[in-house]
Amino acid sequence: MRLENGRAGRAEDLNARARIRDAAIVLVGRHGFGVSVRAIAEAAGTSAGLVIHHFGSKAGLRAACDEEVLRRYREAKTDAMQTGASGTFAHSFMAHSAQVREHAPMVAYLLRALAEGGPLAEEVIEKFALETEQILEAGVASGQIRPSRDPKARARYLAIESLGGMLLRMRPALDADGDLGDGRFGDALVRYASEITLPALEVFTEGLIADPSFYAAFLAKDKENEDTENEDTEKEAGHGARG
Amino acid sequence: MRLENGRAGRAEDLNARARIRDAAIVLVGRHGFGVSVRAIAEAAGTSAGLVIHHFGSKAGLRAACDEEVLRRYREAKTDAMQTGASGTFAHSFMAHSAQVREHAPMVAYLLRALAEGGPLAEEVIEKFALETEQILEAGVASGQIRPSRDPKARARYLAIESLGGMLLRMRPALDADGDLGDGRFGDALVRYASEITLPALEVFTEGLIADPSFYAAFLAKDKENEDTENEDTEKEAGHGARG
DNA sequence: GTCTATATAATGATAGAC
DNA sequence: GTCTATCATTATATAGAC
Repeated sequence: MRLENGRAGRAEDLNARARIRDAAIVLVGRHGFGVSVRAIAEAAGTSAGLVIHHFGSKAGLRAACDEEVLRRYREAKTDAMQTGASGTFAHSFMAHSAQVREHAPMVAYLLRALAEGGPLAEEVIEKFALETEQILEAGVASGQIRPSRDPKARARYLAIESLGGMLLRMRPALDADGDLGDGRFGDALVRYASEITLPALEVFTEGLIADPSFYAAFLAKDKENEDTENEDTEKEAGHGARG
Repeated sequence: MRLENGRAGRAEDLNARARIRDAAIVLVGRHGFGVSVRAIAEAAGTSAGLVIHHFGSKAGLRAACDEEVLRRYREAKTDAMQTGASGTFAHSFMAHSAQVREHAPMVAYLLRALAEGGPLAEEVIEKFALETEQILEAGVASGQIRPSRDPKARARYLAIESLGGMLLRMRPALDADGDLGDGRFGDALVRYASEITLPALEVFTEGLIADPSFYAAFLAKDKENEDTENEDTEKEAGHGARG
C-alpha cells in the first residue's frame, strides 16, 4: 500500500496525495519537521483526515517526502552536471539549485533533514562523499587535483566539511517567519557561496600550513599505531585523543 | 528576577533551580529541545510546576541553559588552552572537552543549539571564527601558517567548515535512545577527530588544487566586480551565481 | 520553595457520513 | 476519495494548599 505510487509517472501526479506531499515539503523546509499535519492539510487545500488517510501517519508522510526529495535531488544533480560545473562542490550545486524555483523547496527540506538527522541525511551525505571522490579522481587523472595518500578519506572529509559548513551557515536563513521567504533563501545561499569561494580557493591552491613537520609527525604516529595494532589485533582500538 | 543568579558563586549552586537547569542541559543534549518540562522535572527530582515557578516558562529555562552552557564553554576553552594545543581547531577542542565528564553535556547541548539555530549558536560561531583568526594570526607571525590575502575571511571560512563538519557528522551520535549514552558520545567525537586529522593535514599542508589558474581566474573576476561596483555604487549588489 | 490538581490548547489519529 | 466531528494524548502553564 505504500510504495506502489511515487515512482509512477509524473503526469497524473497532481492529485490530492501529491499536493499534500508537495505542500509538506515546502512547509517542512520553512518551519521544520515540527510543522503540524493540520497546517500541511490547509496549505494543500484539504483536510487533516485526508492526510492520514493517504499516508497512514505523519511518519508515513515524512517517508514519502524523503523519497520525493531524494528523487528531486537526483534530478537536480543531473541538470546541474549537464549545465556546467555547478555540480562539483556542495555549496555551488546547492546554490545553483536553490535559484531554480522548482528545486528550492528540495534544498530547504534537505537542509532540515541534515540538521535533524535520519535516513535521508545519511543517504545524501554518502552520495556527496562518493560524488566528491569521483570528481577528485577525475581531477587527479587530468592533473588539476593533487593526488592523495588516501583518496577516499580525503573526499569524505571534504564532502562533510563542505556540506556541514553550508548547513551551519544557511540554517538560520531557513526560518521564514517573515511573509514570503520564497526567493530569499536562494539568494542567501548564493551569497554564502560567493563569500567562501575565494578563501576556499586560496587554501586549496596555496595550502594553509607552511610547516610540513606537523603532517609528517602525525603520519609517523599513525604508522606507529598501525604497527602496534597489527601486533595485538584484539585490544580495544584506542586511537587516543591527541592534540 | 532572571539573571541575578547564574553568575553567582558555584558553591551554593546545588539548589533546585540549578538542579533543574543542569538536568535540562543533559536532557536537551540527549533528546533535543523538544524534550518536555515534565521529563526535565522528573530528572531533576522535582515537579513540573516548580520548573515554571523558577524560570517563568520553557523559553525562560532555555535562556538560562544557554547562558550556563556559554559559561561552561568559556571555562572549558580556558582549560583546553592551558592544557595544550587542544584549543586550536573545533574538532580537537570539542573532542577533548567531550571526554571530560564534566564538560560532555555542554558539548552535546552546544551541538543541539547549532543544529537548531538561535542566539547561542550565532554567538558560538562568532567566537570560533574570532578565535581561529587569532590562532592563525599567531601562526603566520611564527611562520607556521601561510599568510592570507584576506585573513578574516579565511578564518571565518575555516571555522564554519570545521564546526559544521563536526555538527553534520556527530549529530546522529547525540540521540541516546539506548540505555546509557554517557561516555559513548565523547568516544564518537574522539573517533571523528582522529578520522579527519590525516586528510585535513594533508590538504592543509600539500594543498588540493594543483592548477593555480582556477584561483587566479576567480581573483581576476573578483577584482573586476569590485571595479564595476566602485563605478555604480548604488546598483543592487549582484555578485552572481557563477560556478 | 515546593507540591498537587487543574485549566487550556494543540497534537496525531479514528470513525463514519457522503 | 474526501469531508466533519471527535477521541485520546500530551504539552505548557496556572492556582492554590502547605
